Amino acid sequence: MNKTLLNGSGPIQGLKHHVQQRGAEVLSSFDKNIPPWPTHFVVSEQVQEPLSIAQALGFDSLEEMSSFLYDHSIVCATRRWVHRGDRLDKPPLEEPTMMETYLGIGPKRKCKRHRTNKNEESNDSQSSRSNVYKTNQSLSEAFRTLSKRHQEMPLNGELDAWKSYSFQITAGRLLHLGFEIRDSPEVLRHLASINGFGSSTMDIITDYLRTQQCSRLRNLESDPDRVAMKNMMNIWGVGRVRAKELVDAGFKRINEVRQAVELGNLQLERNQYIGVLCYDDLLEKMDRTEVESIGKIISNIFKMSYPEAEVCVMGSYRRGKHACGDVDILITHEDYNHTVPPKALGQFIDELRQQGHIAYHLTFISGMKHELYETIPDAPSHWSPQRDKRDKSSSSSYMGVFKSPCMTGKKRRVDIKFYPWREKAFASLYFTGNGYFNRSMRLWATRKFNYTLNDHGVFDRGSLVRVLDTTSEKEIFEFLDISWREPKERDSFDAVKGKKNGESAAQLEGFSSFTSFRELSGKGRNTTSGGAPLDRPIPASTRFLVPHNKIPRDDVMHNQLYDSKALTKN
DNA sequence: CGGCAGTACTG
DNA sequence: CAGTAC
DNA sequence: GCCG
Repeated sequence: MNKTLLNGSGPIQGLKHHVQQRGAEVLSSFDKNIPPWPTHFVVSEQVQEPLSIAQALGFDSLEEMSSFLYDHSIVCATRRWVHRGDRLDKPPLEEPTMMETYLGIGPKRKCKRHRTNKNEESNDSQSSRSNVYKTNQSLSEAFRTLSKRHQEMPLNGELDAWKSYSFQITAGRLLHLGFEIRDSPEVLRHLASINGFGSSTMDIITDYLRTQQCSRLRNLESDPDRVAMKNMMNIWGVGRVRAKELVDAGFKRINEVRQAVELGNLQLERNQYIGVLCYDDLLEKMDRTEVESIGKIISNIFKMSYPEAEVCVMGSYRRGKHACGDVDILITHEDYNHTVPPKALGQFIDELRQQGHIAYHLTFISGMKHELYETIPDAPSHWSPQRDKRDKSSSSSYMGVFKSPCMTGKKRRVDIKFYPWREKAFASLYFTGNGYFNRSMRLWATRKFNYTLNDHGVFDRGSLVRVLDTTSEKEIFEFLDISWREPKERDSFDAVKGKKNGESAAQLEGFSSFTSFRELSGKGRNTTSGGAPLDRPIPASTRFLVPHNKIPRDDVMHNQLYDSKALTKN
């Protein structure tokens, strides 16, 4: 029998009747982690924003929903189609609706795990072999959700953060197992012998195999305190500690916070107040086209002062996500090779603000005018004057809240950074993410070579010498002996794989940092990798070959060490 | 038991 | 410094 | 959470 989920709150009784008369079952709720799943989704033609469907169903992105629908052969149909069709046992035939085209979830169109399996995957042992073990997939989903829940609703200090971290890695490993998990002693015994599957993880897995659901997940999500934590942490600028305080003080929902703030019973910091003002908007994700619009605005305006600048959208947009939580902009300029004009970004931000694009600033950077930073409409008065601090900071990194050019009134998070040209590959690597990919790559660099990788470069941990000079991301991968990953593939901890034997950073966890340091500090990278020899020429000017944070502030900021043109002011 | 990435900004 | 964010 |  077919199962249909009627999604939405409109007048659905007639439709429900219609569906039932044709012998289908109507589901009242849907949980992507818990079967049974429907065979059809029915959505209203009214829906303008496909993303809202995905979000209503508990997906993080259109892409996630899309692949879920594909994986489970679920048809997404409109009411009109359902009314027209005599039966529900087959998908819409022709003229895919706006919804289906837009979402890419029509009956055809299957983007095989959205990977570009072109060439170059030949040396990649497993990751492209997207196995189709459904059990493993469901389990992986469960662990991913588990991970997310521990991160967004922690109750036990940092413990939850590390559980989240661990579950995330487990989710990735489950997908790449070479066998399907079954509830049999042999399989379970084998699984438990694999690195990374400890006793807790095994408990969760067996629980899931027997009950088809994850009780830990249920417990997390039904814990009122955790739910309250989640609501509080959704305020930008409120983290684990502040959220706990708020929850302990009795706050459970954003409106209670709003009310208390208005009554003067609750004092928040400036940025947290902005977080409250924009609470709902900042939880929403944007369509790619909107990210592009914002990127264009920023690019155009910046290039009025610096026509030669490169302005790129990074972050989840660059990774190809269909829904992006913020806009991440990286600016570089070939004329500014190892420093950038300190005030350039700040002045540009002022320009943006004066043109009415920026609603609020979340950081103050050099070059910005103070009054513009101050302006928060309707702000309680307690954070007014004490400005005038870092008029220096060569900080080239700005965070703010942008007014959506697409939907009037909506606010969007925007990050803009201006990096020296010679650091552009490292910066773009970092700002493209995702977070787990970055951590994995950095862990790898440390464990394997005793290097520090950050957004400014790669450095030897002992000497703090810059050991790689390049403006190409590919060369960073090569230098570290890591298989190249397109941005859209940089989606997990274990997307980082050694070039030679495909070992992962997670596997290197076996190296205690102590051991690896002893091993490596003497002999350099030849010891473990057989990769490029250490004796690559180290550029002469050691002055600039130390990590950014070790450079005396003076060097960076006061000396006007611009590479060529001196500050051609705007 | 400590480590799990590495950094910048705020107050 | 702790807290938050990327 | 897991690992050494």
